[in-house]
Amino acid sequence: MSVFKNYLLQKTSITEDEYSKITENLITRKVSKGEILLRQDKICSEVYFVQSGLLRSYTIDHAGKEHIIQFAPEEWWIGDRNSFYFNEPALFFIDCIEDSELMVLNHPFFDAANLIPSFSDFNTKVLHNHIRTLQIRLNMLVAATAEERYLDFIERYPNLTLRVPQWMIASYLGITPESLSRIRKELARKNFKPHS
Amino acid sequence: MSVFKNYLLQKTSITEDEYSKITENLITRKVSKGEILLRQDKICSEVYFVQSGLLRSYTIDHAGKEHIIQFAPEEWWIGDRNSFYFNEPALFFIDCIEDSELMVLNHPFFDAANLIPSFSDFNTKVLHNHIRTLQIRLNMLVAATAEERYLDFIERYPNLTLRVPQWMIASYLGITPESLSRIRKELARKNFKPHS
DNA sequence: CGTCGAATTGATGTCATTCAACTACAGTGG
DNA sequence: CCACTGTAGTTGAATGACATCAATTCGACG
Repeated sequence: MSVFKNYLLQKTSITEDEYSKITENLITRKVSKGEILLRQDKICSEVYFVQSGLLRSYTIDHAGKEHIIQFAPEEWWIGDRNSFYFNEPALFFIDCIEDSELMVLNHPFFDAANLIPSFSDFNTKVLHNHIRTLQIRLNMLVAATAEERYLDFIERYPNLTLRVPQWMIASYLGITPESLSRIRKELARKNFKPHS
Repeated sequence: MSVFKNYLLQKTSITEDEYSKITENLITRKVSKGEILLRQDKICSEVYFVQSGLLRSYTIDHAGKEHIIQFAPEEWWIGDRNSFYFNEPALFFIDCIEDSELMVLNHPFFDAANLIPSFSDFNTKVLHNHIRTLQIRLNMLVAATAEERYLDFIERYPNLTLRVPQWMIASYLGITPESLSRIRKELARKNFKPHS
């Protein structure tokens, strides 16, 4: 049974029959490290559910610097919902940090699936979850120092702390790799132990 | 006709009959400048549609400093969607910048209204709009300088620039009032003219 | 082993903050 | 009508947090 099927049956009241019906044209895609799935300013025509591996979304500013928006490990959704829904230029890139297997969800899928109330309700829940994630991230960025954001990150995503290179964490936190290195050094000096 | 009714009839395919049915128990609320409508850590049990006036949402950090998240003038929605939907503690405060008149939307309203497909579809659109707003804000915060964020603000919300005190704009931009004052001075020196 | 990117460290620079003083102005009460 | 008060905004000087640049060191992998 696919990770996606297992996920849906567990999280929603969708039946096996309904699942078969809405997913009959669904495809999975294997992508390898470094592969780009969406480019800024292009239309996002697919939303991905990560079955295994790790993806990220990021913007590139006018100075050419990357700023990581989100990480998407197993059982996470990733895609530019804005671009997908409104057919507008994407606000960020999506690429692949580890070799991954994705469930590829396109408009025909959502059109069919949303006819099933239990899926439609679940999708609304996913959207609210997304709003929460963005809101929390926003709050952290405006109200917390770099050190606080780092501590929040390793608490909120302990598994990512191990899988993601430090310079990407720095990019996610909105600081340079050098600054993150110094913050970690300072935390070590203060006798801080992660995961204890 | 209320601003809300006008707005819905214009933006959706809801009929007059449907409108009457779903809004029969709906109330408007007049609130005055300074009134607090939602407190951080409380459950948000109402979403507001602003018929007239101006609201804001903001967090208070551990140092006691305010950080404005959003402004909501006429025909905008405001509320902690996360708290409302998941019954979780609110991530921010909401209060009143100008005397305002609000349409107060609670759970019974949404439960009834979402039975009408054209409303439910519209609500999904509103959620996507909210996601877009948050995403753009996030991108600006991580990828743009204070000056760029200010220029973006006055372009994106020209009417707010006039109605909102400067220290609130600074708070929205994530800087101090002093810094914004200096940025404006510098822009004036560079012969920058707003709204020209 | 040699190479290349990641991470650390040091020296220095920059942008925004902080704190404080001062101006401008609106609202209040004598 | 004028002092009194409080808030917004501006300006200056000192400070602080993080960035930048450059030089090593570390570690994975061919």
